[in-house]
Amino acid sequence: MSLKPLSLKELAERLGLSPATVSLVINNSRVADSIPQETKDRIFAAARKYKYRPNFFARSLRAQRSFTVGVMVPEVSDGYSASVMSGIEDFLLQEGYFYFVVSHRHRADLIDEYPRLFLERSVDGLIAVDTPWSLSLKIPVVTVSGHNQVKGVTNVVLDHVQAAEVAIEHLVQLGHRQIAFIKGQVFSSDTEVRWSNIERAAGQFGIPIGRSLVAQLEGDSASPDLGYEAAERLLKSRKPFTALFAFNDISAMGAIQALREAKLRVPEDVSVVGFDDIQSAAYQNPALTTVRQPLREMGSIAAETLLRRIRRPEGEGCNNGEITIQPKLIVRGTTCRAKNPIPSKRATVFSN
Amino acid sequence: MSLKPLSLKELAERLGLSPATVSLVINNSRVADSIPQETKDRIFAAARKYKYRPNFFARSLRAQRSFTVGVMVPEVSDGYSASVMSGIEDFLLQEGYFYFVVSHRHRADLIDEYPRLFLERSVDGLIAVDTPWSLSLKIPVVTVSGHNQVKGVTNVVLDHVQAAEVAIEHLVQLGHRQIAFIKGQVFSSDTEVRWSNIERAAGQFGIPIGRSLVAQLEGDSASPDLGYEAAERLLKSRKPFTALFAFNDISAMGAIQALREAKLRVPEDVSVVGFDDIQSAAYQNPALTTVRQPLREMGSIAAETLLRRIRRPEGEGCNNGEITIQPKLIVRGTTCRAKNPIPSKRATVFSN
DNA sequence: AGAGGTTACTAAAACGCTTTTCTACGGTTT
DNA sequence: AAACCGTAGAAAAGCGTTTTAGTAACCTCT
Repeated sequence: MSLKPLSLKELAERLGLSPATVSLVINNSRVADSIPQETKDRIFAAARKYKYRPNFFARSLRAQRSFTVGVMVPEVSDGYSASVMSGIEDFLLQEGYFYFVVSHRHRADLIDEYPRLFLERSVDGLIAVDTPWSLSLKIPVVTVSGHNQVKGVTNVVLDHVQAAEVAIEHLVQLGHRQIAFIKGQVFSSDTEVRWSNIERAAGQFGIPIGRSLVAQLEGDSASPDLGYEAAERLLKSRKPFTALFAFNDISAMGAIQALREAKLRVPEDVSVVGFDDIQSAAYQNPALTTVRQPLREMGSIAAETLLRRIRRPEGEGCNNGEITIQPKLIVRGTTCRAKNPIPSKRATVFSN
Repeated sequence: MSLKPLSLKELAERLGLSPATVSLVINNSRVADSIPQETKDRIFAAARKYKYRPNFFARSLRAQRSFTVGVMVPEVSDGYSASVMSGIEDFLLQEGYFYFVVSHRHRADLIDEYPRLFLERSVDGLIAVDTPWSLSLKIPVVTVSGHNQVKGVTNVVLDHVQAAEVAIEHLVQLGHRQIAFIKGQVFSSDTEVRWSNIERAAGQFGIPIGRSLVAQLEGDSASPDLGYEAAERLLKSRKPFTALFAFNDISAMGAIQALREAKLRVPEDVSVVGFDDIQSAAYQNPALTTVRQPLREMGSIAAETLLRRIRRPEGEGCNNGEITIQPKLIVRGTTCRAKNPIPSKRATVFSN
C-alpha cells in the first residue's frame, strides 16, 4: 500500500507503457481508438488497483479549466443566502463542479476584492447572490436578484410585479386600506425594484402610500432588530395602519415584536406580510404570511444557467439577460380581515 | 490593455530579465537578497502595471499546496451549519485560504465520497461539522461536534457536562421536577454525548427520567416538524411534565407548536429549553430560553486549529485531541416557575 | 516488390510557476 | 598575477497532465 498517490508516469511505468498512452485511454480520447481492448482493460485494471487519481492542478493547468465556480453572498449564515446556496450546490456538485463561497457583508471593498480573488483562483464562472453587480468579466457571471443590465451577466430575478400585486391584493381583499411598509436597506439589491413595484401595485389598487407609512431598514445586520426599529419609527409617527408589508421575513419578525410591545395584536390589530418565506417563517407564532421566493430553485437555476454558459461560451442561446421566477403568496397566521374592512372595487376587479 | 492575464515569462521578457529573477523577487526569497533595490522596484512596478497575477494552478502544482480547505456540513441551509461556516470563513479568508463546502444530508454514501473528492482536489485540510467521522487521512482534519477519537483529527466540542448541568439546574431552580426530553436523531453526532450528560446531570439533581418522558427525533429534515412530532408522542403517553428540554432550537419550536395545539401554554404550563441558540431563537414568541453553543466561535476556532496544523505538520503542540468550548444558558421567555414548584435540596446545593 | 494503409503506440512540447545550481564579471587580497 | 569573493542574474529541471505529431511494424493490394 503506497501512501502517496501515484502519478500518471509511474502508473505508465508499471504498465510498461508511455504516459501518453495511458492518458489517452483513461480519458478515452478518439486517438485511443486504435488501442486494442485488451490493453485498455489492462490500463483500467491498473488504474483501479493503484487507485490512480489524476492530479487536479496539473490537469487544470493544462486545460485552463478548474471545474470550480465562485459564489458571493452577503453572509453565509443568513437564511436567504443559505437557501440559495443550497440550490446552487445541488446542481453544481451533481455536475462535478465545486464552489468557493465568500461573504462580503455588504462591504464595498470586499465586493470589489473578491471577484479578483476568484479570478486569481481561475474559477470557471461566478454567481453573485443579492449583491450589487456592475462588473463585466471574461468569465460567465450569473446573479440572483441582481438588477443591473451588464454585458456577460445573466440575472435570475423574481417577478416583482407579481410579488407586489399578490401581496397587496391579499391585504386589500381583507379590507385593508391603511398599509404601512418597511423598505429594504439601500444596499440590498432588491430594494429598488421591490419598492417601485409596490408603489405601482398600490396605485392600481388605489392604496395611498403616505410618507409616514414607510420606514426603511437601516444597518447591515441580518437580525430582526432592524425590523423592530423600523416598526418603532412607524409607530412613532402615529399615523394609523391596519396592515404592514415588510421587506423580508426577518424584518417582519422584528416588526411583530415591536407591534406587540406597543400592545397591538398581530393579526387582529395589524396584519403583517413578510417576504422570502425563509424556513423559520412557518414556525413563528402565529406563522408568518409571506411572499415566497423559491430561493432554492433560484439557486439551482442560477447554477444551471452558469454551467450552460461555461460549456457553450457565448454562443447561440446564450442567456444573457434575465430569467424571471414566479413568487407565491403563502397565507398563514399573521394576516386577517381588517377590523373595519373597507371594500375595494379595484380589489374585486383583480380577484377574478 | 491586454485581456489575457500575462505570465511570468512574458513579464520577465518585457523587463529584459529571466523568469527566475522575477519570481525570486516577487516572492521575496532570500536568494534575491543580492538583487539591487532598483531592479526590484522595476519588477514590482511592472507587475503592478501589467496586473500580474501568478497562475494559481501552476503554483499549486509546483508547491503541492492549494491554500484551500474542504468543509463538510449536513446541509448549508440549516442554521447550525451556517453559523459554524460563518466562523470558519472569517478566519480562513483572512489567512488567504478559500474553502469548498459540501452538504452530505446525512447520506452515508456522500459522507464516504466527499472526503475522496476533496482529496482529489488536493485540499490542504478539512473540517467536518456535525458529521460522524472515523477516517484517518494524511491531511489534517478538524471536526466541530465530532466525538470519535481518531488519529489525526482534532475535535472542537462543546462542554456537554456544563451544558446539561446549566439547563437542568435552571429548570430545577424554577421548581420543575417532571421534565420531558427530546433526544437527537441517531445520526446526529452530538446525540449520544448530549444525552448521557443529561442523564448524569438529571441524576445529580435527583430528577427521574422515565422512559415515557423521552422522545427521539426521527427523520433527517431540518424542520421543526420533527420536534412537533416528538412532542406529540410525549403528549400521547399522558405522563405529565412541566418542562421540556429539547435537543435543539428547531425541535423546540416545533414542540412548542404541538404543546399549544394541545392547549398547553408555554411557559405557564410547560417551560421549554432549547439548545444551540440559533438566530431565530431570540425572535420566537415568546423568545426561546436555550443553551447557547457559540457556533461562530467554534467555527473560527476549528479553522484556526486546522491552519495551525497545516502549517506545522504534526510537530510539537499538535492539537490532536479535543478543544472544549463553554456553553451558556440564555434565559428568555419560554421558561418560568413551575405551577406547583417542588423545592429541590440538590438545586440549592448547586446554586451557590 | 513497392506503394499505401492500418495498428499500436511513443516523443516531446506545452501549461506557468519555483528553486537549485551555475556563470560571468568586476573588485579585493596575498 | 593568481586566488578569492561578492554581486547580479540566468539556465534548467521539475511539478503531472494533455495533445499533436510522429514512427515502426505489419498487412494488403496490384
